[in-house]
Amino acid sequence: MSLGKNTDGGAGRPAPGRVEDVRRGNLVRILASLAEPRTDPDVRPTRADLASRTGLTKASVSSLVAELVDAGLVAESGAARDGERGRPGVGLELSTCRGVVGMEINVDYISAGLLDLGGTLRIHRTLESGNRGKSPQSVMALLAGLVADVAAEASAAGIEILGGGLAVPGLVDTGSGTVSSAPNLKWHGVVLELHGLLPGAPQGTLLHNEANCAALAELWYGHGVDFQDYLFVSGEVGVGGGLVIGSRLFAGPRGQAGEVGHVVVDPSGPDCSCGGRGCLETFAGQEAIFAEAGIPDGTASARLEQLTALLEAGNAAAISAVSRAGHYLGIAAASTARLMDLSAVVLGGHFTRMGPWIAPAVVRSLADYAPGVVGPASVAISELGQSAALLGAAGSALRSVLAAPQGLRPGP
Amino acid sequence: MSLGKNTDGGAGRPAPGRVEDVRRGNLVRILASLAEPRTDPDVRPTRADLASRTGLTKASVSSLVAELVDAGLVAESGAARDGERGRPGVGLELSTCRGVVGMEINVDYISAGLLDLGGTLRIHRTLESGNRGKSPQSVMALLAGLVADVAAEASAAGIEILGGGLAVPGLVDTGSGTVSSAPNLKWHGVVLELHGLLPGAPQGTLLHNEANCAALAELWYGHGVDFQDYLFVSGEVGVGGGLVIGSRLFAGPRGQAGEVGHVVVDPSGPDCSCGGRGCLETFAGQEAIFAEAGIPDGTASARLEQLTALLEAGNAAAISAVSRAGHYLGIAAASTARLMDLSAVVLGGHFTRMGPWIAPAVVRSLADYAPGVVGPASVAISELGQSAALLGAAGSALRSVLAAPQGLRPGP
DNA sequence: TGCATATAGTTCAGATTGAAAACTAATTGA
DNA sequence: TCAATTAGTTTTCAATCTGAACTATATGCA
Repeated sequence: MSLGKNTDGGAGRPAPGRVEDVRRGNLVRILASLAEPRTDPDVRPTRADLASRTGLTKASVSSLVAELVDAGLVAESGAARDGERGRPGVGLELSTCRGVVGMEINVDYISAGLLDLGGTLRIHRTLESGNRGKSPQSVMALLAGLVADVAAEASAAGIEILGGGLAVPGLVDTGSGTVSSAPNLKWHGVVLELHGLLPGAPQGTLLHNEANCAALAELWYGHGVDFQDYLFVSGEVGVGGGLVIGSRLFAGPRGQAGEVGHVVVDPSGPDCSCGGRGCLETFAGQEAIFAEAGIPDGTASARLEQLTALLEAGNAAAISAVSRAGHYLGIAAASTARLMDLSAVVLGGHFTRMGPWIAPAVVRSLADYAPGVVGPASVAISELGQSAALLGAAGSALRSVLAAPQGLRPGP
Repeated sequence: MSLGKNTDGGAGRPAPGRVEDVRRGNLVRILASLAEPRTDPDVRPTRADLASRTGLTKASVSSLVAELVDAGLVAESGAARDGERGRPGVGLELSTCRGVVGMEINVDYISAGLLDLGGTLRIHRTLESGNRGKSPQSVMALLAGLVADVAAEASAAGIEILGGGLAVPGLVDTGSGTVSSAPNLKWHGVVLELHGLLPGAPQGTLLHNEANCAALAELWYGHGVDFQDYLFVSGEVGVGGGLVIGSRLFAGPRGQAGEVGHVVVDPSGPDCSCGGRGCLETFAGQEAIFAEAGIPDGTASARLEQLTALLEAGNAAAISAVSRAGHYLGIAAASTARLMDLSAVVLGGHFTRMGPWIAPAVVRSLADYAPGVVGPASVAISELGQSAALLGAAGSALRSVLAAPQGLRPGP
């Protein structure tokens, strides 16, 4: 799965044109089935399980699995004992000797991590770095170093890297690897040199929007078990967002959907940095909340600590500031829910720190402005920490590998 | 293509891949290729043309076309002369002896029409009928009569009916044929008896939302040539909407997306009939515009005539009322464009009558609230008349037949 | 008129693929 | 020890597309 522009929307027609295409489709089905979360992580599916799940015959599954094992994407993992009668099956799993790299460039730090095909985060490195206004070249050099460390460690662990994904806080064009606009980094129209990050990885590195990645991480590793359709709102310096519809990211025709921070919540509101007026970001962005709460200038993380402390101490100004942000957030969410037929909202980024104070305001506002559409139980706080975007970027690369297993030669 | 809920987004995991599926996919490709608009309507594609368009071999195309001709979906239409050397090919077209029925129930009228597979509207009947508050049974009985007339005429013309679509102004559940909520008809939770409308039609009748149908009609028969992604806003008694992304309808996870009439455009605005507050509909619905323009009570169409007359006479109150509606419409469109990465807006329904007065206000508002996102050239007025919803409902049924040609026995 | 050339469409052998059924393998339980 | 049961493999077969050879029908020039 790519995070790129989505244009198909539904009954797309990946219809096979040739007999050989059927096989690729079925290989992907097997991989998808193996990637599904297991109720008991110790019990792995057998060929017979896969046959009944996919509807293919045992004979076909045997042949398909043999090909995937040869390609190094799938591994047998000993007998899958079931205590029942009959010959025990052989457990199968996605290879833990292949993986993808997730990367993130944010305002205050960069990070990189390795996810194996089974979906386990095997390595995770973060480096504090004030990237605001720093040149893209220097930040990319730092990142390349961090990734090289991760790659070396992966190599030592016998894991081959197949591809990667990089999340940045801004509008991106995935196809060309361009950051069109990242106001918080002060990058505009920057073409990133993604090619050198993962030398030798057959699938290369794709560039993604940070909020979209976090929304996907939420889907795969967070509240995705509860909701198939939701608006993810990421509080960072600005307010980012991601739309998940039918357990898939809705990226829009040019890959720039989800900009909930620039939904107009009050037409007579203050001017916004985007050139518009009354955008959600002018009410729920960090600057707006800190100013309203009376928190003096400083680094973002220090100010956030102060805000949290004030909230916990029951400070009225802080609570009012956060409630106000929640109120407007609820308005934007109400509009989004009506427009896109969504039924849940997940709050992420710095909003997680304000969870107990902001969520009730969001719920109230939703009840006022879109009664009956998003109930209180459908406003959730993300439980993924700072690694959300990295997980999403890596997960996206992982699904991309599993959805297009062609061109992979046999490996370890 | 169905207008139902869209949830998969593309890489869905339908039925296991069998060798036979390849053929169905290729049959659909041939049909889709034949359904594409032709530059010169008199020049029909030949088998050789189809082979080069689809990438299939001539041999495969011959076999596939033979099957479609046997099924009565495709017809040969004489020699396709090209004046060039070589054996002339045989022109192919979608059969004009098969068709689908489009139907609409609206506040003031009902209508039904027949679209042949080639996309030509062959029959079109409208019946004035004040349906507001009338019982669903009696309206459906009227419609059934109108449809029977259309079916009789179709039969006389030798056209076999394969399926149909019914558009109603309200939230619907396509799967169960339920009108969940149609405030302007005063219908709520009504299950329509769709089965009896088209006896013998193999694909049956599907229920759709009127604004979504109009948005699709715009795509297939209107501004779809200019825009692949747009917000369609339909002014009726309320304000409906449809979202087209990548030349496909975005219907949302439960088929209820596009409710732009209930986007919040002013959090301190008036209460809305939906239970919310400050919705676009409270500023741009018919009642709001008529009240603001000082037009006395009366039938909707009479009041609309008065408004148009006042606008044409340069009446300040009328112009101001319409500008105000356009202002708020632009705000909702700005939010939608940012959220969903859209780049165009098409105005339909009664807004078409106000076109010259409302469009500039929408453009101004978009420039104020989402600068650089939707330019003046991307705000368009629909040129389809009252038949838009009917065309969309029929077109949807047509595409549904072409996308799932299985189960059709040979015909005339 | 006749023949070279060009294009359309058909026929047939060959390759790929999954389904179905028969078969082999490994385990439980009486 | 052996019947019952479940896992996985082998074999045969039908569906489908490709590619190449072939037939059909036109133009254009001598």
